[in-house]
This record gives sequence, C-alpha cells and structure tokens, in this order.
Amino acid sequence: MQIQPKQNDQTKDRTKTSTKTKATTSGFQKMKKNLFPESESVSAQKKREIMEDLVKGHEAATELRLLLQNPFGTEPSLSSHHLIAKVLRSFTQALTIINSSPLAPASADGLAHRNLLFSGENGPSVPRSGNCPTSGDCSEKRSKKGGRGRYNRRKSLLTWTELSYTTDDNHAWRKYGQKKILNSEFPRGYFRCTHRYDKGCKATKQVQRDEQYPQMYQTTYIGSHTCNAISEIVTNSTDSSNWESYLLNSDHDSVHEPLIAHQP
DNA sequence: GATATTTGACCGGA
DNA sequence: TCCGGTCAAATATC
Repeated sequence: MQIQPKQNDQTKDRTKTSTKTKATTSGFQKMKKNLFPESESVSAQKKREIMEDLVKGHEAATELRLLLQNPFGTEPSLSSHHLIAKVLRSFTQALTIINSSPLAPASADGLAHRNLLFSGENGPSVPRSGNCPTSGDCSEKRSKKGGRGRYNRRKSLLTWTELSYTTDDNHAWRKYGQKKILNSEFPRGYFRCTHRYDKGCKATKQVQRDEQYPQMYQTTYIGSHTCNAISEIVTNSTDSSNWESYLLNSDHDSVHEPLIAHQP
C-alpha cells in the first residue's frame, strides 16, 4: 500500500519548479482572453482573426510596459493613453469576434468570453468510480500489473483554456507527463499543482503549443487551486508587473475566479 | 542525496 | 479498438 508516491513535493517550489515549469516570466502572463474550449468549433479564419487581435494587443501592452518601466527612456511612438486604448481595442475586437461566432456556446448572460473560458461542468466533480481523493489514496486500488493501475480520470471538473506567450501563471506546477497528440504537431504537457500532496490541491493543467502560432501556448486548466497559491495571484494582480491581467479583468468578473477554491 | 523531468506502460472513455 | 490522461520507474539536475 504505497501511498503517495512522492511526498516530497512540499519542498519543491524552490527548485526546479520555479526554474523550469515556471521559467518564462513575462508581464504578459494573464492575457486572459479566451479561447476555444477543448472541442474547438471555431473556424480557422475566425481563430486567425482573434489571434491577430490578441497579438496586436500584446504588442501594445508590451510597449506600454516598457513605457511604464522606463518613462524617461526612448521616446515612445504612442502615449500611454493611446497604448491603453490600443490594448483595449484589440481585446475588445477579439471578444467581439468570439461573441459573434458560433463558437460562443449559448451564453445566457452575454458574457460569452467567460463562457468560453469555462468549458467545465457545474462545479466539483464526482469521480465516477473508485474515487480517490487528492492524496493519492487510490494507489491502494491499483492493480499490481506493471506497478501501475487504476486511476480516476477527472472529467467534469471545471476547465478553461488560455492562450499565452508564456506558460507561467504564478503557480507552482510539476510536470507529470507529456503526450504526442494525434493530428497535432506539438506534444501536450501535463502538469499538476506542486501542492497536490501537501495541500491536496487538485489543479492540473495541460500545455500545448498552438499550431497556428507556435510561439503561443494553449493552456487548459482543469480544476481550481485549493492551495494558498491563490493568494500570490491576488497579490500579483495588483502588482504593476501584472497590470495587464488586472486591466483585462477589471471590467468583468475576474477570470481568476475559477482559481479560487470552489471545491469542497 | 533530494527533487524534478522524461518516458513508456497502463487505464478509462468514446 | 483507439486515443488521451495518469502513473511511476528511470534518469537528469542541483
């Protein structure tokens, strides 16, 4: 009854997790625009348009950040106000396209962009069989065959997808797998929260390069963080280095919301 | 030596 | 039966 394969996770944040899975730090980390639910139904054309808008927005945001970091440096091509307007315009356009496309799943409240973000079901999932709460108790039920065995595929957890230039999201993740996906040029990486065992955080994410825009990563988050890492996010969201996120989220319900522990 | 990542095997759902 | 998600031994890194 080997429970919890590696309990040492609790000490990990400081080492590799921060250097590898969190290696790419950028102010553009929460470009929460949303995307395409796993089962993508949007046409390639629309997707391209959305991407173009988002890329424009990112460029403007980057320029604005440089301006804010070095206000007296080289003369910017646009004022901060213009840059802000440009960012907002780009994202608004992207949202408009999303909202107008069939891709937006019946959004009763008009917040199509949020609906796109969350393709998950309503709340916590109930494992279909065998139930194995967080801490890996399920290993008991594991068959001996090859040392591996039964596990619970989580299916109805809250999920949402982001597209970003970075995979960094202020959370400590540990990679537990990578898989070549059929008809996909790039492999998909599987990550779980570093605090899975010490804090029982069930959050996982899947990261895959976008096929059309390989410089961007499509990240699917599954489940909410129940570890206190959320506090970092909240803190950071008011930090100037993450102002983009703050800006983007300020007029809607926060897209961070799902990160807050909903799970019992 | 401790911890993270890689990688092939196993399992479950469609 | 196939494909994608997860596990865990092996390997890499610090």
